[in-house]
This record gives sequence, C-alpha cells and structure tokens, in this order.
Amino acid sequence: MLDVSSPPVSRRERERLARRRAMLEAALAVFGEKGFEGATLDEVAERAEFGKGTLYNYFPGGKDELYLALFDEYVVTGMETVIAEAFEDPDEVTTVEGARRSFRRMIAGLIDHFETNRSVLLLFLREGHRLGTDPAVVIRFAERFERVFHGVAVQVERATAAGTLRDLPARPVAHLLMGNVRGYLMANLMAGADCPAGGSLAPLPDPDEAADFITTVLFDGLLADPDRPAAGRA
Amino acid sequence: MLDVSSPPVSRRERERLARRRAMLEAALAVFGEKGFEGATLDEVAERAEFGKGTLYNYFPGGKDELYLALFDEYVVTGMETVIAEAFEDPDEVTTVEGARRSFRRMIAGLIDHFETNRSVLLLFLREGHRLGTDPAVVIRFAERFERVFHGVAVQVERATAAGTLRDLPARPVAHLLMGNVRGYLMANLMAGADCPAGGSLAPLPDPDEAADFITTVLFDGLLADPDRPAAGRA
DNA sequence: CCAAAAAGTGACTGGTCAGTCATGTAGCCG
DNA sequence: CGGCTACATGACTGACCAGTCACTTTTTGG
Repeated sequence: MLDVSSPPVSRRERERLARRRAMLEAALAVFGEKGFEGATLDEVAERAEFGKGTLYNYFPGGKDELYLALFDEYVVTGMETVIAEAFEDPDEVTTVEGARRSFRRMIAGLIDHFETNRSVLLLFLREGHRLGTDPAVVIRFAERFERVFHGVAVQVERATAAGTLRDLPARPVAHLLMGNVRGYLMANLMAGADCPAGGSLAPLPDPDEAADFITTVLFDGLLADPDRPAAGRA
Repeated sequence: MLDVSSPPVSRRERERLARRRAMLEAALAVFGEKGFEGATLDEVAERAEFGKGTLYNYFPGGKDELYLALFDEYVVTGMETVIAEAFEDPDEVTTVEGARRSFRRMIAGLIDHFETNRSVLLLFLREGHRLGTDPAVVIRFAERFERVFHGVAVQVERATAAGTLRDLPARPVAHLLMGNVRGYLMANLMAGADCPAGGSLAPLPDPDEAADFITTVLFDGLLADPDRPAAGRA
C-alpha cells in the first residue's frame, strides 16, 4: 500500500484525486444542509475553493453526477463497510446467539455510522427525493440499494440455512432489517428539531438502546410470551 | 348532514370549498408527479383550470402552504382513517389473536390505501424531502406525524396493558410498526421502476402477502422456534 | 528558458418560476 | 339600471442558478 518509492499512481493522479475528494466533501456538506434542489453548484465550488468550471472538469455530468457520486462513495460504501464488519466471522450466524449478535452489531453499526455522519444520514434519508420523477434516476438508486440489500440478504440466507432464523424469504427480511434502522434514524432526526408538539418525538434517544430494541423486537417478536423471555433488555 | 333546506354554509361558502378542493386535487397530482421542487404553481393552476393569482387567494402562503395542506388533508387524514377503522372494536386488542388481527388490519389497510393512491404515497414517502433545511417545516411535519403515531401508540399501550403484547415502550413500537409499512411501500415503489439490476427489487409484490409477512415477523420474531409456529403464513 | 498542452476560472447566458398587481368581470344591493 | 364589492386573472418582475466558454495560470517537455 505504501507508494512512496514507486507510486502506483503519479503525483498528478494523486493530486487530481485529492481535489476530487475535496469537491465531494464540500458537496456533501452543501447537499446535506440544503438538499439536492436547494444546493447550488456555486456554493459547492466556493466551499471547495475551486472555480465552478473546475467542478465541471471533474464531474462533467454536473449536479446529478456529483450527487450520485456522493451517494455511492459515502452512503453506499459506508453501509457496505459496516455490514461487512458486522459479519466478519462467517460462522457466527450459524448459532442462535451468534446470529443475534451479528445482526445486532450490524444494526448498531449502521446507527452509529449515520449518527456520527449527519450529512451522510441526510443524503441517505433523502435518497427518495426524486422517486417517481425520472425513471433513470430511480433505477440508478435502486441498483445501489440492491447491492447493499443483497449483502444483508446473503447473511439472512446463511442464518436461515443453518436453522437459526425462521424459514422466511431472505430479501424481504433484509429489507425489513434495513427499513427499521432507517425508520429509527428518521424518527430520531425529526426529534432533533425541538418540537413543541406534546412529548418528544425521540423514541429512544440512545443509539445503543435503539439497537437493542430493534434487535429484540425483530428476533423475539412483539407478542407476550412468558416461556421465552427476551434475551436483550426488556 | 343534509344541508339542502337550511344550509349551514352559504352557497358562496360551498363553492369556495369546492374550488379549494379542485385546487388541492390538481396540486396532489402535480406534486405527486414532480415532487415539491419540481412542481410549479403554473402547472397546478392550469390543471385546476384557475388563474395562478386565484391559487394565492386560496393559499396565501403559496407553495409551502399548498403542500402542507395536501399533506394534512390526504396523507395524515388518510392514515388516521385507516387506523381508526382497524381498531374500531376497542376490546379486540385485549386478546392475543385479536391484537394480531387488529394490527394486521392496520398494516394491510395502510398498504392498500397507499397502493391505491399513488400520488398520496409519493407525498408520504417524500415527506422528508426538506429534513434539515428549514426547522420550522421539520417541526410542522413532526407535529402531523406525532398525531398519527400517537393514535397507534395508544393501541399498543392498551394491548400491552392487557398483557397481549410484551412490555415494551409504546412509542418506539408504534414507530416500528409504521416504519415497516413505509419501508415496504418504498421498496415496492422502487421495484415498480423496472430495474435491470439482478433480480427484481420487489420483495413481496402482493400487498396481502406483505401484510402477513410484516405482521408475522413483528409478532412472532425472526428466530427459529419450533415450539411456536407462526400463526400466519410461513 | 520557452512554447505548447493541460488545467483552472468566473462572468455571462438562457431559462425557469414564485409571487405580485393592475385590470377585468360577475354578482348584488339600492 | 348603475355603481359597488369581491373575486378571478395572467402578464410581468426580480431573483436565482445550471451550465458554458473565452481567457488566465500552471505544468510539462524539449
């Protein structure tokens, strides 16, 4: 990995990548704050300390390309990393407690990842901003998510095959897992805006509790059942 | 309710309401197709067959007010109606099977409602489009959702008090229930765009199966447990 | 050190659209 | 009927911004 003596990429190339990175970081901040429609390329260029024209040298597709690159390189990559780490030991999901531990790690990891990267979270939550507008855009987003869901579905399938999970279709289960994380994050975000409406919207402000809650419900179910106490917290 | 002989509102008033309704309906179609940013008031006015100025007579707050009114009168009201119908018999949730039936009815009702009102669904899914942009807007959305969640949380609380559900905090459970419906709808919508990526994204294209799936997982949990077979389908 | 190539730049353009307001019109009352 | 109120209207304005391109600066290679 060290490229001091014989760089696999030229200095030129490295600098180019560094500039690209700087632009993406500025774009992340701006898109995170203003949303896709609200963000202006002028502001992205200014924050990145480049001319607007330069932005187009790096992202000829303009705003769309910038946004999609951001989505790929921050949201999707981030999730894939967390998921890969959660299932590092491939045999863990073959026992009931191991499966619970692995999936809980995934859930907690995702929550933690997005909680500590607010801009990335906003990008993630708004990914549906153009649903129904441009089919091509919907498809590109769908492809990205497909990859992530697939990674989860594979683990669900392995656990199911090992008999640790009930025999349910893997893809819907994967969707359900991810959907619950997403739902928690959104609720928490809305609660962040100090809301005058009745009680706080924050259902479970502590990420760790939230991960326990989600894991417990999804693994043990909602029904009262004295014969099978929740393994996690009540 | 009949107001033929002695109208509680004048003809003037009724016509005014009818015009308002027509505008909202046009707005629903346009916002649903184009999203908040993509929609133009010119198009809304044209579809409603009114001048743009007239729109401002009815919604002085402009685009924002129109959108929020739409959200209130279609999304929120629709969900509240479905929820109220699902829990019509207040005693049903006090038995295990009754609770399952009630919540399943709610889930199926919500899915059905949004599947048959695509524009309303899009409005619902995009409600987060401005999260993080304008705190005032976030708060107004949060208030609306709070009302809906509260309705669900009340039922969860009653079921928990009756001992049919495990002793978990009601609000997070309500969020989780609603989040799962939302997640299913979004996945299904993305699958609607015929996606070249691998298999179809549609996890469970049939709404009824989806309702069974969600109910089963949430009530019985994911863990394999030969002692307690799922009451619904496998 | 210079010329040519590569990369950076931001003023400019063309188009869009939210919101306004001067004008038009329909109904109502005296 | 005539004038008055209330509402409808859409051309207009000002702001905004994605994307362009003629020009400047930097780098490279001879």
